[in-house]
Amino acid sequence: MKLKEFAKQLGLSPTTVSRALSGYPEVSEKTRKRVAEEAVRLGYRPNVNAVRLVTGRAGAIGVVMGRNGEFQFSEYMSGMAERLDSEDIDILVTPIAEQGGKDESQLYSRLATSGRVDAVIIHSPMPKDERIALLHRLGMPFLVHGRSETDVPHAWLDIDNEGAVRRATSHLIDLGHRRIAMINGRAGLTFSLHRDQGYRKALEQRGIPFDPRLVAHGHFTDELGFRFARSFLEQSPPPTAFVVGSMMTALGVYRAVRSFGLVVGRDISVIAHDDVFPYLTADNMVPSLSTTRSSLRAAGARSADLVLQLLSGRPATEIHELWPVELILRESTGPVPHSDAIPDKAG
Amino acid sequence: MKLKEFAKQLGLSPTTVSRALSGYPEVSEKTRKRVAEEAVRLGYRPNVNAVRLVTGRAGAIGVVMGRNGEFQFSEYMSGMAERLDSEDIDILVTPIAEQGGKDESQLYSRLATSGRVDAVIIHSPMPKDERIALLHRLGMPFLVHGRSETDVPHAWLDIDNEGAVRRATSHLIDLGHRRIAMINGRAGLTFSLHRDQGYRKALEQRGIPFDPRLVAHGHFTDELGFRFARSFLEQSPPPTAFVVGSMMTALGVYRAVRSFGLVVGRDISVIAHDDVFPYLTADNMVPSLSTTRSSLRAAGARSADLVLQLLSGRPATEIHELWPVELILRESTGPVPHSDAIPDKAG
DNA sequence: CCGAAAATTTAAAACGATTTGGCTGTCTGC
DNA sequence: GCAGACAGCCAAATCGTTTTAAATTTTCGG
Repeated sequence: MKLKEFAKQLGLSPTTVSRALSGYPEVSEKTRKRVAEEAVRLGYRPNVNAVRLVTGRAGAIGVVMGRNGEFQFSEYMSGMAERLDSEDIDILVTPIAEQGGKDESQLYSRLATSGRVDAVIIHSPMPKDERIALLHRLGMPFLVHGRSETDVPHAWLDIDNEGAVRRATSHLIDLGHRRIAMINGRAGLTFSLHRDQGYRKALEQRGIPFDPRLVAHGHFTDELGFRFARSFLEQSPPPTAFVVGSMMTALGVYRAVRSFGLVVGRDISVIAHDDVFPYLTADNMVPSLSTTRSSLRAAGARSADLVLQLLSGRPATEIHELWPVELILRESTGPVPHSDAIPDKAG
Repeated sequence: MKLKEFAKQLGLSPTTVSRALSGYPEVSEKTRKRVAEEAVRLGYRPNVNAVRLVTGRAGAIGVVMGRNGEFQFSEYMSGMAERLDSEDIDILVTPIAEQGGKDESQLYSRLATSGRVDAVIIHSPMPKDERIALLHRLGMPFLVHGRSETDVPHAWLDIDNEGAVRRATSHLIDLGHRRIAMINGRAGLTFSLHRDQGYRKALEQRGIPFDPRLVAHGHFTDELGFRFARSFLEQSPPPTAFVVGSMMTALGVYRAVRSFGLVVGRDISVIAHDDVFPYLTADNMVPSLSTTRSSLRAAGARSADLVLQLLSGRPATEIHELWPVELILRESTGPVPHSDAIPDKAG
């Protein structure tokens, strides 16, 4: 059913019908209501592509999926969908092809100039992220999920990674731990940096010297968690606590601790960051895992919301949101075992 | 840059330019080459939305993401992207909103009639899947990732779940196991059914009676793996081997086995199905996990390919692909411990 | 060289909506 | 009773392509 035909059946002009459906004020309330009802009854819905052509809008938000099919994406997108459900806006996923080899920024500029999306969401930004400059230059609206230090104005939504890790580390210090290892995300990413800073600040505040041998960076995989944890535990003296970047990594850490005949929560304390996935929960681990928690799904929903605001004209410079992170203590954290306790110089 | 302008610069008509770029035969090779080169040089690219309007194509394939933000989606979509990279086709993700409550089939019919996608991919089908009938009725091309028993003709790509589990179970029987537990996917889904069948056939072939108390169904989460495995191990006599539906579930099983003071690979054998994720690999588990393996990424790539064939006219009834599954033996499987060995009546 | 057939190229008509600018009739204030 | 404001509706232009049908040019056998 086309607009023309539908309008004729109503005895109205296409103009009036179009306006009625779009909620323009130039149409009487009575007419608007009638049009809306008939549209449902007769099943008229504007052709998306015609609308897109004439309005110049794409009706979609672009999301670029990282190189390794990162497992958290589904959760974030579910959140986006929650918010976008009522709007007439799609989520367009552009995964970076594994073998592609093509320059990543080329992918972004192609996406931006393709006219397929009205806005883009950037993930895992770096302090100096060229994607931000690129999209700004191209005039494509975008939201950064995370933060960057660039001068280019940009909208962002981030969680307080620095604060989260600072509190986690402080808590471990409160429990008497002095050698605390940290398994962080990939080096160079802003959130990894912030977490590093949180870790160092906590140590500093308590006068504990920073030991670079206790910090590792890498992808959030079970395997790296295992390897890093093992190599830390081989040091002498070994750390008595771990601050870990993800649930998947924590799995590897648990495994490594066990492989040394040690017990998590008694010999070794662990706090991990939890993005809240339905298929892997901190409460169910044995022992249950203390976490810094922030829902990725909620972030997705709010991201969609902020992008909509951006598209309706709110200036990017106004859109900055920093979410606090909960620290949830469970069984994986406990006081430092006595034999390992090192006198606290500051105490 | 618009077509009209671009054509003028070349001294050609819009028609010729359009045809040259679309590779129609009515244009001389010389002209085609010149047009292609100039298009790159001057940066001309057809407006997507205009093309979509006039051709009636959406230029996108729809994927509906399950209710729980299933973690495997990213991997599958990465595969799709690999294939779609060269084509001018997008991936449109429609996650089912958590709270939405709306009828799922309504979501599909909205997607199908929205004109936003040229084809849809259906995941986790059931033997009688109403989505299949629905899309067929609506005339929307679709590919089923998995299989269904419906009479409605449909294209599908599936892995040999039945054969995979049959071989896995047979292998465990060869090792002397007689009480073999099975943690399967959600009840009612075709792939779960096929796996059940594979399991029962393997038992049947060796004259081992089927015990329904050794089979469980549910989401592929770490938690359910743990709970099911524990409840199995509490039976007497307990099973000596597990066939497990996913890597995430296997994590829970390992945990449960340990919680009983038992050792995987010695006291309890485990074989799990592995969809091959970069962040959780069977080789790195301790002990390394024997798996039935099939790359979800490869399935994604092939799915995209098949959808393209579908769109270019190949009849859906011709498109049926059943992939074999590898059985890879690692350390998690071993002979049944002597004390538990039960005489094989068939032997 | 001619004329028909083949090879190129083109003008103009879609595709299905939104939106600009204009038109009609009713209401308001004086 | 009238000018002006205003509410409500409409005709036609527009978005940027593809494609149909027709026109032009080239090729080639006789």
